[in-house]
Amino acid sequence: MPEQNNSNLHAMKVTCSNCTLRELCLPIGLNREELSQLDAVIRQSRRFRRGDYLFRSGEPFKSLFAIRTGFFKTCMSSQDGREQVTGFHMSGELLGMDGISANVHGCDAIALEDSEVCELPFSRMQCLSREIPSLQHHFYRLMSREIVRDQSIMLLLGNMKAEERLAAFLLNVSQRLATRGFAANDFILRMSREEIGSFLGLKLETVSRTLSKFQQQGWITVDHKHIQLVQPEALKALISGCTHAHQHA
Amino acid sequence: MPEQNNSNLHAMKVTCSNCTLRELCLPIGLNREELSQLDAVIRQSRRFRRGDYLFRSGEPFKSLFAIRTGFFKTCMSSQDGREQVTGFHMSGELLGMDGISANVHGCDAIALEDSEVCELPFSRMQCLSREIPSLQHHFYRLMSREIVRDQSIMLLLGNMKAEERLAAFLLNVSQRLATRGFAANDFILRMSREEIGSFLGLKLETVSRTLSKFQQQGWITVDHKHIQLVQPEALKALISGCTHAHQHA
DNA sequence: CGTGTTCTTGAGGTCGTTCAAGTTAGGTGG
DNA sequence: CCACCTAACTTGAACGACCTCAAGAACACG
Repeated sequence: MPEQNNSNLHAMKVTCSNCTLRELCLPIGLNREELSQLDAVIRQSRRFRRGDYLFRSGEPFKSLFAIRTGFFKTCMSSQDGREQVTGFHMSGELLGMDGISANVHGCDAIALEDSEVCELPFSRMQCLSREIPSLQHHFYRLMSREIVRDQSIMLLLGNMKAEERLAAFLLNVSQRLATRGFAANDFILRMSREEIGSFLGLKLETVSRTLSKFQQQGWITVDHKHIQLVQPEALKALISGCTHAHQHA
Repeated sequence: MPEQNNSNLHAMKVTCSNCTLRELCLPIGLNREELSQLDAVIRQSRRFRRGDYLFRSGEPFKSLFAIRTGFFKTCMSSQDGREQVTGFHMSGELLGMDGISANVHGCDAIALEDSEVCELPFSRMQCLSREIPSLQHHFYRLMSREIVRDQSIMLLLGNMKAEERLAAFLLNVSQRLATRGFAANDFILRMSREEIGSFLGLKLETVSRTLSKFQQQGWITVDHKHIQLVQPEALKALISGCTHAHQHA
C-alpha cells in the first residue's frame, strides 16, 4: 500500500483573494492591497481525511482554522470523561475561537469527511486586524456569532423536547446547506445517530425513534443518512408553535 | 415618597484607573497614559435597582457593560416565547457581547440586586483597542471565555443529571464569590429557585427537592436563599466521580 | 395582621433512557 | 461471488428521572 503523493494537489494555489468562500469567511469590502496582506498571513490550505484531528483539547492554541471544504465536529469532554459534541461545522466557518482565552484548545475538532482547512495564525491575524479595522470588527462579529449560536443551543438543551430538538437540528442543517448553495431539502447527514444524539443531549435510540416518527408522519424521508425534508413547514411548526402542538397532541 | 437625589453618589469619581476591579475587568500592565485614555471613553457608572433592565433583547447594540457591583441575570426567549436564563453575572464581568454579531442585543439583562454598571461604547473601544494591543487581545480573550463558559453549560445541560447540575452550579457560584473575596462556603443566592431551574434546565420543584436532598446528606445547609457548603468535596465528587457515585448509589 | 409570592413536599404521570434483540450496510477474505 | 463480520441503525419493553399537579408552609410587604 504505497503512500500517495499528491504533490500536484498540494501545489494548488489557494489564496483568500481567489477563494469562493470570501463572503462567508471574510469581511466585505477589502481592497486588493488588504487581500494580499491576508494572503501573506494565511497558511495555504491543508487536507484532512475523515477521522483526522484538526486540533485536540489541551494542545497549545496558535491558530484559528477556516474550513474551506468538508465537515467537522467539535467535542468537549468533562473532567470525568463524558464526551459531548458541541457543534458541527461546515465550509466557511471558523474553528478554535475557544482556545483564545487560555491559549489552549478547549475542545477536539475532528473531520467527519475529507476536508480542506486554512490556518490563520492568531497573533499575526491580531496584528493585521489592527491595520484593517473592518477585519478587526469581523473577528469580533464572528466570535459574537459563536456566542449567540451557543446560547441558542443552551435554549434548545434546556427547554425543548426530543422532537423539537431534532426538528430544530434538521432545519438548521438544511438552512446552512442552502446558504452554501446545496439543496435545502435533500441531503446526506455526515454524522452518526450517536453524534447527533450527543449534540442534542439525547441517546442515539431516541434520535432514531424520532426520525422514524417524523417519517411516519410524512414530514421527512429517512434512508440511513440520506434525509429529505418533505414538509419542512411541519418541522417549523413543531418548534415555533410548540404550545399548539402540545395541546392537540 | 420623595425621589431620592443621591447627587453626592452620582458625583463619585469612578474611573478605571482607581477601580478595584481592574484585575478582573482590564488587561494587566496598562500604563497611566493608556488608563486615562480608557477613562475618557468609558461612561461613568450607572445605577440599577433590582428588577431594572440593563438592556433588552432586540434593542440596538451600542455598548458593552461592565458590572462594578451587583448581580445580573441574562435571559433569552425563543420564537414561541419560552424563556431561559442563560447566565448569572457578577462584578467584573462583561455583558452584551452577544449583541456585536447583529448589532442588536440578543438577550435581556436584568438586575437581581441593586447594581452599578460601567458603559463601554463599543465602537470607541474598538478604536482604542487598535491603539492598545493588549486591550484588543483582552477583548478577544473575554469573548473567548464567554464561548468556553457557554460550551461548558452545554455540556452540563446535555449530559448531567439534576443532582450533578445543581452541584456544579453551587460550586461555580462559590468559586466566583471566592475570586471576589467573599466567603466561598457561606453565601446568599441572589436568584429564585425558578431562575436557577431555568438556568439548569430543571423545574423549580426539582431544584428545591435536590437542595433538600443535599441538606439531608449533610453536604449543605439551606435556609431559604442562604446556602452553606458544609462538604464541598462531596459536591465535587458528585461531578467528577459520577461513574463512582452512580455505581454505589 | 392579612395578602401575595416563594418555597417545600407529596403523589402520580410522562418522556426519554436502558437493556436487549434483530436488521441492514459495507468491508474483507476465502 | 458469497460467506462472514463488524459497525451503525432500528425497534420493542420495562424502568426511572424528572415533570406536573396540588396542597400546605414560610416569609416579605404593606
